[in-house]
Amino acid sequence: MRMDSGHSSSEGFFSRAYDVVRQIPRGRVATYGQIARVMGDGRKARFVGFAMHASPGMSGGVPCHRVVFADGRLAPGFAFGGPEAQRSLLEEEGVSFTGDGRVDLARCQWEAGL
DNA sequence: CTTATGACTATGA
DNA sequence: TTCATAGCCATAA
Repeated sequence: MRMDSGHSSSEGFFSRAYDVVRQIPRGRVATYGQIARVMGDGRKARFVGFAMHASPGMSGGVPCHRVVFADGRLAPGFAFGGPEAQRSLLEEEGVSFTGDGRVDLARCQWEAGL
C-alpha cells in the first residue's frame, strides 16, 4: 500500500507548491511561509515564491494571486501587472483589506487542513 | 564539486 | 513606521 498518492517529491518542488496553492479556496489567502509549512518545510518560503513566478498562473490552476507575504502584503511591483491588480482580484473574491493596502490575514488567511 | 540567485521571514536599528 | 542584514535551501550554470 502506498500512501504517497502522487504527492511524492518526484514531481519536483514546484509541482508540490502548485498543488498546495491550488487548495486555497476562493475568498482566502495564504502566505509563502504557510504554504511551505504545509509542504513540511517552513524554511523554503523563498522557493514557494519562485515557484509562483514559474507557475502557469490561474490558467494552469494555480491562483498565485492568493499568495501574499507574511504581513499580508502583496508582491512588490511585478505580479500580474501590479499589486493593485492582484488586490482587485482578491477583493472580488471576497478578501478583506486593511487601510494600508494589506490583506486582512486575521479574517481571510487560509488554514491548511480546514 | 562551487558559486550565484531568489514572488521570504525574522530580527535589529 | 521603513530600511538593512542574515539565514534559509532548491535550482541553474
